[in-house]
Amino acid sequence: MSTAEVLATVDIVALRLNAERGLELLLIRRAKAPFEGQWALPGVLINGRCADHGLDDAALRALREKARVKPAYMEQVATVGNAVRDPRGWSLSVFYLVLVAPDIELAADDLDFVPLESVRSERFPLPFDHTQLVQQACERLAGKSVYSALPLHLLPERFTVAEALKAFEWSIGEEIQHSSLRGRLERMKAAGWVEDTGERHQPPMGRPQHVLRFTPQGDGAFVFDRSLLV
Amino acid sequence: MSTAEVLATVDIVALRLNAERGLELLLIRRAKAPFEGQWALPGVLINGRCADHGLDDAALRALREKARVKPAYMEQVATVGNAVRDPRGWSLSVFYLVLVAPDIELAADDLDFVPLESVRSERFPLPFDHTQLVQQACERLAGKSVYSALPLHLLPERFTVAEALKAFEWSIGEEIQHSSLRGRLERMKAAGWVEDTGERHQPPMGRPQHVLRFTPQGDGAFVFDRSLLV
DNA sequence: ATAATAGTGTCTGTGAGACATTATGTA
DNA sequence: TACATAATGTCTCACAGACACTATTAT
Repeated sequence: MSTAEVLATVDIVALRLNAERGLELLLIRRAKAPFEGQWALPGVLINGRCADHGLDDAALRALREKARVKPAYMEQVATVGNAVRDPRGWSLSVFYLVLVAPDIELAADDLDFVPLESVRSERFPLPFDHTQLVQQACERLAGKSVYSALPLHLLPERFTVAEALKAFEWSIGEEIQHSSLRGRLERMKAAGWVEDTGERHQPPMGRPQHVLRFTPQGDGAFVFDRSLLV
Repeated sequence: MSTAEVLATVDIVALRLNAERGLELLLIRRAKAPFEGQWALPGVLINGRCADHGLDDAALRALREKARVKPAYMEQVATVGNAVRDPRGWSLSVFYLVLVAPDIELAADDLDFVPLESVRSERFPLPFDHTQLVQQACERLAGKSVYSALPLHLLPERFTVAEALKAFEWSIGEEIQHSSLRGRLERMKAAGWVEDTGERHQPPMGRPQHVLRFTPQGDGAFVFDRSLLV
């Protein structure tokens, strides 16, 4: 026993939807070594001296104290650990996928959203193995988006079908049939997850859009029994 | 920095299929405090002094050195961490779901397979929060079994449809239509995951059964595009 | 022959894919 | 008017559910 301990962190892969540019990743400028001054995933150390009641609490603390954003959805993705990912030695990271609403304000200039694609393509390199964590989190999002309504958590409470379509397509990385999405939204209406507000929104051109409201019933996403894009 | 460390383990939820009694859970009698002498999940401590290249390696080490069984399938489920799960203080467990073939030999008398139901119903209590870990691992198995061929990893390489049916039903916890399973096996044949050996197996009564061979193509389970039991 | 079990076939319903058609706004 | 976009409808196909029916063995 005695010193059989290891350095552990909780790291956050927080994504936001930008209607034109696609998904964006929240980064924070590191205040301390290692990699001081570089942009990296927000995260916190976990150890007995913090008041976290559990890992989800630690993730919420990271969101509150570091990222300073409110999560619309949060899910533990996985844990990685090895001797080389942190220069300080054997370390371990429990990382979370977090979706935030598109209209959030960033509270400080050590925080920024960058295009997700620039990170995934490694044009924007991240320290540690953070690029891989982002990759895994995105795979989780894409995987779940074909059989659940997870991308709706990227939208404001009131949304249009066109916005939902974009959320799904950016999450999955492929175009999908709008009629399939409409069918799914109809089934969500029947289950009380989505309702038609009756309002209309007028785009620059064309027929006005119905404005829907998304009301998640409990944690987790609405699950369908089939997959898109088979 | 300095002592910002935490106690971390990798724990294994290893399941085996017993044709009559259903799923069984592998337990080990703890050699050291805390809970010395009690039956618990096999696991190992992780820290910089062990030669693990990563968490999956640590899990394989736990299987090799503690459980002494060969995994047919292995998957990280999640990580739990809090101040109360271990009497030594704030601790963290990365736990894995492992499926092993039914013809396993146990190498020592500090190892045993117990009925999974007795653990899930808490008639067989486990130390730490191991009962909850088992619960979560089983939910993962059940969840994936409705849209993948995961339960086939509980079978020997050569198997019959009747055996596969039992593997699915025990994994999911409900009866399923054998004709649905046959359809899925046909599609796996087309994909090269299953082949008909041409052999027959004669049950005590009735028509002889076709003997199939399961040949996983890479890690992970074969995935279908629909769910059973909708 | 009878029982038991394996394997096949039939019918229905759901929902995704693809695409045509209609509806309703702006310029 | 033309054009753009939203919303609806139609047709096909794949596959799960349910269950009937046929096939092949032991007793």
